[in-house]
Amino acid sequence: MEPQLVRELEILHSQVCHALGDPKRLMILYMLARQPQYVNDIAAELDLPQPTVSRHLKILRERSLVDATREGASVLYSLADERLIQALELLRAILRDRILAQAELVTHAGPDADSVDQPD
Amino acid sequence: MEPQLVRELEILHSQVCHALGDPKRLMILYMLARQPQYVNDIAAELDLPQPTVSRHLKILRERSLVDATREGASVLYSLADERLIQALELLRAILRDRILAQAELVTHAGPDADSVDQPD
DNA sequence: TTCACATATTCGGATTATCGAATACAATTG
DNA sequence: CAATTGTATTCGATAATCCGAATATGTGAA
Repeated sequence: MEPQLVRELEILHSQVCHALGDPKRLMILYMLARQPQYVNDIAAELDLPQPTVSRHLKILRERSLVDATREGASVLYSLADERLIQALELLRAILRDRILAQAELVTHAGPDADSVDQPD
Repeated sequence: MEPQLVRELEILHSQVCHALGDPKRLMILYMLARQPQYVNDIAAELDLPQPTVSRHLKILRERSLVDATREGASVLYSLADERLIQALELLRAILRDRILAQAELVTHAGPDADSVDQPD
């Protein structure tokens, strides 16, 4: 593999993918995709302590995945790039199809004596 | 935020996004996007110990992001869903535009006495 | 300046991820 | 069966991540 692509993927990971590696950050991004929000509103909506939200926002901000604009004493955060949500929607579609495919397997093959079928 | 979407994003994270949270896994996925590969070939190409590659492949396999088919003593791995690369390409585009925008800032504003400009 | 509110940061501590080395397992050959 | 090749797993140590609590910073109003 070309060292050039290797380096680029390392940057892609540290600058973008790594930021998606936390469920709370995913939720924050989805919230901001709907409309810009203030820190306290995000914290209230997701039922998280404000410092936790600020820490996650910092990580997203440092990678330019969200924009922050001060409005008086508050700071309004917004999604920096719509394509971020497009990418996440692609991943959601993959997940959905995967779950559907597994459900088909169960439906068509049917539970038999050998395959245990206990939920969780 | 609806508990339903919250739950779905948690699954999206644990099943997909989390798997993208390692640079070596990104490289493996990009290698497999070009063509299916055997474990040892991946290890050689990325200059990684074989157990390390197997461990990462297991993580990808458990999430159905790659397919594994045994061929004699070898196991051929392939990308399970092209949309995974589509999503990564979207993220790469975001990263590229972000870097370009920052370069523009430097070019147009020009380095001045206040803004230090040391590489790395 | 002092207060009140909104946001950001720091600091342990607990959890989790990753690694290399050694080893175990699987498949083919003789 | 033993030997060889390819792949998978286990193990202990290191390192990274995340959290809550406390605290610091920033802004506007009185």
